[in-house]
Amino acid sequence: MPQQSKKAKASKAKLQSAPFRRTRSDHSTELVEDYLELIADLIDVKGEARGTDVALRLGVANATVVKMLKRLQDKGFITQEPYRAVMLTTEGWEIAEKGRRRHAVVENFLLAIGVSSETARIDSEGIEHHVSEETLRMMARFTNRKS
Amino acid sequence: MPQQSKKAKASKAKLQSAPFRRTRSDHSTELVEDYLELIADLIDVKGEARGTDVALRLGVANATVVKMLKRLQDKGFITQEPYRAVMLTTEGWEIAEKGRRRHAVVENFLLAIGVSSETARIDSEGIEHHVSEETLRMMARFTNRKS
DNA sequence: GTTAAAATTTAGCCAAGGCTAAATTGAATT
DNA sequence: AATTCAATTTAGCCTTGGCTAAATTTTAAC
Ligand SMILES: [Mn+2]
Ligand SMILES: [Mn+2]
Ligand SMILES: [Mn+2]
Ligand SMILES: [Mn+2]
Repeated sequence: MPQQSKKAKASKAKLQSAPFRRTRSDHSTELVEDYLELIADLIDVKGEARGTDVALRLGVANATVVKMLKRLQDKGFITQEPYRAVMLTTEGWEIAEKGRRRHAVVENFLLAIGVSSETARIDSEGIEHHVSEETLRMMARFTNRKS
Repeated sequence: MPQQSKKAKASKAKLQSAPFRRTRSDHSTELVEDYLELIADLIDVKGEARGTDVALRLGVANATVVKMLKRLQDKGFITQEPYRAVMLTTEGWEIAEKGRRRHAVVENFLLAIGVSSETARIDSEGIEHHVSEETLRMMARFTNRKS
């Protein structure tokens, strides 16, 4: 006789695998968030976002960006005409803004615990996508205490 | 005449794209680290690591694990015979140990800033791969101060 | 020691994200 | 306005990391 039933084992496995499931889920939305945030920044700073600028800033080939922008258009986050700059839809702006806030909280928090600005800029780019609402609140609280 | 030379533009782009390059690089090593760390844990706790246990804990299909284990074997991180449990090579153990330490620092740090244990367990699984040595040092320092 | 059941592997499919090289389109120059 | 050059897109390739269904092997029951 087994020490645990079939069902008990399955539910335990579900619990134990939760961190990995969340990480995979985070990664599936990460690139979309980074694209939209970056496009928003380009629009704010330069007045427009061209595919080439996006490619340059991400450090990938133009062709890679073209393909991804098609996906973003299919999902309804941007609008674009061939050979023209990209626009964000309302939904695109919302995701970009949410990403910016979260990104800023993480970056400022890293600065607050004593990380250099260069490192904070780099590390926060990856960390931001794996931070839950709860952790984000704790980070914001800590940063405010320290300032 | 342009405001910046071609070369100046290229080097600026390289600097600006550094965070995204780092994130992509982190992601390319992430899964290997998680597999090895998990296999090490299974060996320590259960005495052996079977492919099925790995699949259960990661929350993916058996076939997915079989394929990845072949890659880990090709890279020299594990040894395995068909239908048998997996062993870590010396190099495999080294990577696993390094991952464990880093993972523990991140998780304990999240606890130290007030995050609940469940959330710390989940968030740290993704965050650990994006934390530089510098940030890791600052996290460890903070945790020690608080304990 | 056969046989039935369970565990494991194989085969083959798919989507996401990368790349380079070639074709196309838009912008500038004269 | 024609031509040239730069910017952009298209075409086609690759690797990674998922999946399901079918085949195989091991383990357990009898
Ligand atoms: Mn990011
Ligand atoms: Mn880990
Ligand atoms: Mn991890
Ligand atoms: Mn990540």
